This record gives sequence, C-alpha cells and structure tokens, in this order.
Amino acid sequence: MARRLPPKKKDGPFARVWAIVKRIPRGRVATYGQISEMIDRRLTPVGVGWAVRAASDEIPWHRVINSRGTVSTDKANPGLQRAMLEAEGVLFGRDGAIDLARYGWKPRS
DNA sequence: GGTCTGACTAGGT
DNA sequence: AACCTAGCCAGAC
Repeated sequence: MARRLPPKKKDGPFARVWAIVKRIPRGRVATYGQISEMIDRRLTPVGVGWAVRAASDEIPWHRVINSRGTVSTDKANPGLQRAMLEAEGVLFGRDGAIDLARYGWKPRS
C-alpha cells in the first residue's frame, strides 16, 4: 500500500513537478520520465510519479502518463484518467495507449 | 540516521 | 505476454 505522501514542502522538488504539470496544455500529455528530465532529474521518474500522485486538484495530474502512452493509475482509479483525457479530446488506441507523437506535450524553452 | 516504498523505465528472462 | 532486476530519489517513521 501507499504509505503516506502528504506534500509538505511547497518549495521542494514536488513543487517543481507541479509547476510543470500545470503547464501541460489541455488535450496534451507528458510522461513521468519527460518531467524528470525537465527538472534536471532532481527527481527520478519514480519520484515524479510520487509527486503527481500527491498533487492537489488544481494539478492536471491526468495529463501525466507513462512512457508507453498508457495510464498508470488504473489500480487506484479504474477508468478515471482515461475518461478525463478523452473528455479533452485525447484518443486512445485499440491497445489502450495514447499516441505520444501526436499528443505528447512539446514544451518550448 | 537507517529502512522501506512507489501512479517509472529500460532491459532481460 | 507475464514476470524480474537494477537504477534512481525524496519523504515518512
């Protein structure tokens, strides 16, 4: 089980992750690994997943997916993330994966 | 200050 | 396709 991960530090690596996640445009998605790179690996992909999971409602956490283009939250919220993404126009392939080349967020410097 | 865990990833079996 | 390993890290206890 997930022990606990109540975000305390509002200025630590977590905040860094949230700031980036907030910038993901509607209808676009980013991967954990991608975000990890964006923060200069202050957090590994695992840490990013941890931060995203602990994110509040203001953060569009549903726009964060794994490198395969599938959602990693089905265990916790079956179908939720997919539904939220489809609601903003993100289409899933037959294998349940998103086409990252098409929906992947390409942040500019 | 040691121990344990996870919404990851790439690679292997 | 299912399962396993190692690398990686901050945060809670």
